[in-house]
Amino acid sequence: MKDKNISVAVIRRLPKYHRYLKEMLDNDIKRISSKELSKMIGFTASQIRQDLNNFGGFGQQGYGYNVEDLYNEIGKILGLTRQYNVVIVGAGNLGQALANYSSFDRLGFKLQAMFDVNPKVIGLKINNVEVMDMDKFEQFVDENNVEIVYICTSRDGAQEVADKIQKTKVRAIWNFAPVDLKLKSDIIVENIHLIDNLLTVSYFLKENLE
Amino acid sequence: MKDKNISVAVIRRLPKYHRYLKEMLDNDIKRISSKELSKMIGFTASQIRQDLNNFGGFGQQGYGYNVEDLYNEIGKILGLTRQYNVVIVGAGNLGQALANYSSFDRLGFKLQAMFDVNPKVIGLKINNVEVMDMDKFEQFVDENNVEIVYICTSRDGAQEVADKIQKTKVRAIWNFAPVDLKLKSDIIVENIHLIDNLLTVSYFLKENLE
DNA sequence: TAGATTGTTAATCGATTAACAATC
DNA sequence: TAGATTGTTAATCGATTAACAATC
Repeated sequence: MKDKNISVAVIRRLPKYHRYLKEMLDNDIKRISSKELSKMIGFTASQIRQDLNNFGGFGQQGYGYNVEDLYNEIGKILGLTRQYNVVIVGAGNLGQALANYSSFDRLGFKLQAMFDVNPKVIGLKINNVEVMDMDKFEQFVDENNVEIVYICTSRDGAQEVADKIQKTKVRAIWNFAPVDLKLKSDIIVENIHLIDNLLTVSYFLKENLE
Repeated sequence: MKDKNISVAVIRRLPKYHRYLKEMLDNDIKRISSKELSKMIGFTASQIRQDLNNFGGFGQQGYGYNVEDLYNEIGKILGLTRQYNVVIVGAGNLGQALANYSSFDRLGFKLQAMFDVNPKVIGLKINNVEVMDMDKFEQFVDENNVEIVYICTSRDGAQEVADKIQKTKVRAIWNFAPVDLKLKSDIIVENIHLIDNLLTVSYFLKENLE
């Protein structure tokens, strides 16, 4: 059932729909029209209907969309119907921050271990998860069916981690290091390039003044 | 000299150029053609030339681009010719992680203080920067010409911070809370919605299997 | 000069918006 | 039934790619 030709732009909007629908659900809103949703979320009503129709007719003419159903459907599309085993490489401040996010856990991203090369942090427990020696990385991820690795190392350490990952069954990387990883296999990579994002802030600040 | 109609898509590619040019500079590469750069960075040569020409003719026919010059020009465009005073609100794991990033400092983003409402962290020093009581936020940012605030609070605290910001001279927000801030004034907002990004990972993981 | 490569215009491609018939 | 709102096709808009004259 490979959804044919759904553009990345659409995919990247889905989590936002999911977030707003969750909020409505929490506020006991039962139904929503594309027009009302448009006002809240800031996409055009037309775009909303187009986006959702890529995946099926979730609405009903004259009525709109059932909030709970739509929330669940989008969750399914986003792959939230099962759990994912994850590990974090790099147990510095950022790695520890991610380890402590309960919302990831709640969505099904289950942290199994953390890894580092620094003897000072190896052995620590962060949010009940052990920091292990990087030597044990490859064996651990394969034995524990880890599918996603969050890379929270320095810029220079990241590619080494990526190289190790390529020898395992890990299928996706969430990369926080300010570098584009070179990968041969078809591993999924999502980058959070903080500096890139911060530089757009300074760009807009500068533009604002001129 | 308002650059007319530069699309956001172009702006968001600039930091990546900046990053790759820095790397070349560090490796003593003196010049680069759009064709060679294309191979490295993964944009088409045509797109690279189009992008750069939005801001001026930085290249030379038959030669290509001078790496150092181009790096400096893009730095200027991104507003890296001066310093920015910043504060962090929320001194939890993430706030502390950001406080410790030396690369932000190196680029000119100067951390002046951190703020929190939790008495347990108020008074701490993170990377030589004091965590202050949120009560002092408005006075501090205006007295210290703070232009950017990194919001690292919980989802629920973020809007309150945004409301306070609107009473100050702060001009930009870098928001890490999983919520879209409601702002009246023309404050610049860049969001790092971690969960949104993670959900695209699970989407692609799911797609990969089917 | 000949070769290389830019700057820039034109063509193509894809995404967003508008419009409206279908239908609840 | 009348009104509302979707699903979907067509029109528009904008971004990317191709092509090539200009020129170093």
